[in-house]
Amino acid sequence: METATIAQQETNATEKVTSEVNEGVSVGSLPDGQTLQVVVDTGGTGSNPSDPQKRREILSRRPSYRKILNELSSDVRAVPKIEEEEKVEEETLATSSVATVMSSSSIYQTSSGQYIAITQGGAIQLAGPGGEALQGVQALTLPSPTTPQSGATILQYGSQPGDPGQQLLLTSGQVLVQAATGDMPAYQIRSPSSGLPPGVVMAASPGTMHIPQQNAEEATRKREVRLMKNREAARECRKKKKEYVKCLENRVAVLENQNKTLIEELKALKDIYCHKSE
DNA sequence: TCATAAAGTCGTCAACACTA
DNA sequence: TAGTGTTGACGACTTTATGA
Repeated sequence: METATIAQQETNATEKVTSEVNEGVSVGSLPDGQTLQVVVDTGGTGSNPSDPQKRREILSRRPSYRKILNELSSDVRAVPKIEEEEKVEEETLATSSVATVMSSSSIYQTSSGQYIAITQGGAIQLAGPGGEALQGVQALTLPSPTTPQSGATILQYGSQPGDPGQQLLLTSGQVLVQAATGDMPAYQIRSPSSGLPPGVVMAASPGTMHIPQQNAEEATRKREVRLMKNREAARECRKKKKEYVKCLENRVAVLENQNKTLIEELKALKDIYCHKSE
């Protein structure tokens, strides 16, 4: 298949390595001793075990892309390690959103790990679990006399940059609570007098629900958190996989160049040797 | 311009790896 | 050992390419 894309080639290669590992031809090894296996498609159907146990045995898991890429990057300076990249990102965040949080007077954490910071000036800032500011959310503080209460804040949010979206008016002391996660996140406005300890915001107030309902909601909430985390993890994993493939392609290019140079060098040396012996 | 196939993207599930 | 992270697999959906 000549028109196959890189992604497909990679997927096919992965499938071949995992499903036909027993027939694999070892052609090289990675720095930590892992064997790199390349299987040539001979057109055969290959073994496709229906037994899940057997299949699982064959599907021996590779080390994570992070590990492999870091191994590969250890001798290629041009390619930054993933951890280093993350560190850079963290540092970038530290100079932006986190600095605001540190100077804020109230910090609340939602059940999904997101942070809501209300600054001294009454501005609200939403940040994800990693400290990243939530996309499309911006806060405006209205200290003018038109504001019903001093320190009231308009929270403006939209799904797209530039999207006017909707606005919420928060009076002083009120907090925004994420009540649902997923594709359609929902937020509730609560007052601190609802019995919640400062700095911690729970999704539901105790004693307001029957126990089974509470358990069901707790289970639902846990599931939503899990799904949200997994969604994010899948995104991250795919990103790493792309980087990994890109890194391998770079490596191939470098090695091909080296190979070419060495062949030319050998040829030149042979010429010199032949001339001398004549 | 439309229909179709191929490729790409995303969310979810499940299984394994890792860690406290 | 429970909780959490990672990643292959799968299906649904979207985007792109191509031929009629």
